Amino acid sequence: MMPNVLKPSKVFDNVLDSLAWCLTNRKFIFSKIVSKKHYFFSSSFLSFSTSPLSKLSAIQMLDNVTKCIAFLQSCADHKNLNKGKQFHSLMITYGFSLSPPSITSLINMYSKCGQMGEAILVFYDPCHERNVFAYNAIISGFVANGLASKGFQFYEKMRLEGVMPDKYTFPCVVRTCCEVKEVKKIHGCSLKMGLELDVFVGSALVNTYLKNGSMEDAQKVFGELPMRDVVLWNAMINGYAKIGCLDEALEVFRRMHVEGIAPGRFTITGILSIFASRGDLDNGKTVHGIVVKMGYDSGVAVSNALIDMYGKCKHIGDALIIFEMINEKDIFSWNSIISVHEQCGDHHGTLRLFDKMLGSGILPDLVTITTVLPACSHLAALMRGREIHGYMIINGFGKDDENGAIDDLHVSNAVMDMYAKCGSMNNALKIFDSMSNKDVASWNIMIMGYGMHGYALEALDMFSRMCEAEFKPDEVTLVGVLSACNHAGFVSQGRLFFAQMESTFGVIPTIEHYTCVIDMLGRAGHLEDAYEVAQKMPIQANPVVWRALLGACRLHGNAELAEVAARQVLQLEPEHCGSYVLMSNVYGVIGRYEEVLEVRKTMKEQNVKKTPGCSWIELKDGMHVFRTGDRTHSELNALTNQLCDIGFLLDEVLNLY
DNA sequence: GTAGGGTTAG
Repeated sequence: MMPNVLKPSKVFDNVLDSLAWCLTNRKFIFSKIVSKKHYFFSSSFLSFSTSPLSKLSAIQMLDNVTKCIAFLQSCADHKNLNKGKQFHSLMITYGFSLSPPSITSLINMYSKCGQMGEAILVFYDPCHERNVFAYNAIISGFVANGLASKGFQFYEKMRLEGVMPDKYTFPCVVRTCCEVKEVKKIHGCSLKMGLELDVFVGSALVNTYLKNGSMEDAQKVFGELPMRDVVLWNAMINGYAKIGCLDEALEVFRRMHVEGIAPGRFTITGILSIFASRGDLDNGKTVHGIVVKMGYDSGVAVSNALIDMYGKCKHIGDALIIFEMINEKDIFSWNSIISVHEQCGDHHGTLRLFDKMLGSGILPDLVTITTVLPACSHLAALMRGREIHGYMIINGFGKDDENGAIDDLHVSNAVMDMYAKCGSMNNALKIFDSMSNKDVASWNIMIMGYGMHGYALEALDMFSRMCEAEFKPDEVTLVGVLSACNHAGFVSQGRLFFAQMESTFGVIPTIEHYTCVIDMLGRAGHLEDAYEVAQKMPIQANPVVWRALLGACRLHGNAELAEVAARQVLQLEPEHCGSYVLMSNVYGVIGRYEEVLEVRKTMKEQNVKKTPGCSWIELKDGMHVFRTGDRTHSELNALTNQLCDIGFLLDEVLNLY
């Protein structure tokens, strides 16, 4: 029988696409068509799925409800809305749209294609009664399309209409719960109906209990289930992993292994995410070995999880190899490899890959945007950032009102941060003011941004507005406030904030706060005070603190204290060039040139190389980078001439005074 | 005819 179907008719010979489709869906063809002996149907079905609809093929297709259902299932599986819609209208024309199974399949097809509006229209069609199948299909559609509360509404409606839920209903309804007590209510209903021991209901319960933080309830359900399949084990493992109970997750994995259940692809991705968040390369590699052995390396989701694991373990090269090997890269693949670059600090790489992604025809989503924007922030690449913001506006990213204001908090924060870090505080403020919801991070971004660009008054004003709005400042807020005071030279105010940190704001100072204060005091010339803070602080001073003090000593020409600080830095971080440079500059400022040479000599002996200073500017044609002593820029002469002109101009202006 | 578990960002 089978060879006939695989090599049957003209359809396969003439339409290559049909053949490809047939091969990838062999299982479907065998189970749904061969077993039902619809040989004739198989060929007309394939021609229908690839060519425009003809009246003849429609009549051939529509002589049987089973065929209609099979076709709609296929449209649902392939998310082929056009064919599904065409077929729906044919079903209406030829009177095949009213049988209950057809209704269920139509709702299912529209749900799977993300068209809940159409699904509801079918559901509410007055010509038929709404049975449990139709309810299950519409509830599952809402849940799958991220409209959980709507799904729950339909469950309530179902109960009101007296339609009894069944074992298909509960797994979907459970997923709409956002609190343990809601889960318990549904769990109770399933108990009453004697469905609590169903493994589908059980795994949904385990998943939702864990998601809402009730490990006891999840364990109880898991323990009582008479039959445990791989999906249930995965629900336990991934549920624990998601809430950060990594040890528990691994323990369940171990038990699964002991009980002889083989891990599936879903198990593997979950386990990989655990080793990724731990940065555990050894175990991650072991899992990679298992992946290859089991032949799971052909699956895109497993590859994506491997990319993430290698990336989080800082093995960017291995992540790239896996990425390149994926034949059909999906949005997860791109987002993963982009985030790997961003996490490793390769911001140029992040933007390069983003361009490549756009070129490959995959459209970015909110995750892509929130990964790429920080790269623009780090590089102060305002134009790229604006482009991305523009792209978001045009494509309606994260917005949900007619004014186009972004409604996703994290995304608005990311856009705002990009503008703030790139120095465009006006635009950052526009976003900030347009936000209907703000969190501490939103305020922090504005405070930091103002402080960073020297607008200390605006930063402090933001801070007081934040307190008035009853947001509780956190560590980041106070770093922002202190650094604003630092850059503006508001020493007494800075001291006051620092003194009040614990008592008024409930924030225990970290090394960053101490560094800020020491830097602030030092810059203002209060060198002894700065040194005192560094000595008395309860945390051990790090090289950053000592370098701040060293910098202050250079500024104010205090060689004695500079030597103390330098000794500390050199002890903690002998290979860092900055301290040597600072020290030699200190000697330079106070005219002790022999010591300058001495420090330079030590640097040479210790083989310490100075990292060249680097600055860059982004223009229409791309990024222009300049390093100290670098003469490679293509328009160097023009630039030098321009600089000379500016120099002359300045001299003339100065001469006027 | 309709169900449960996964990978990316902050």
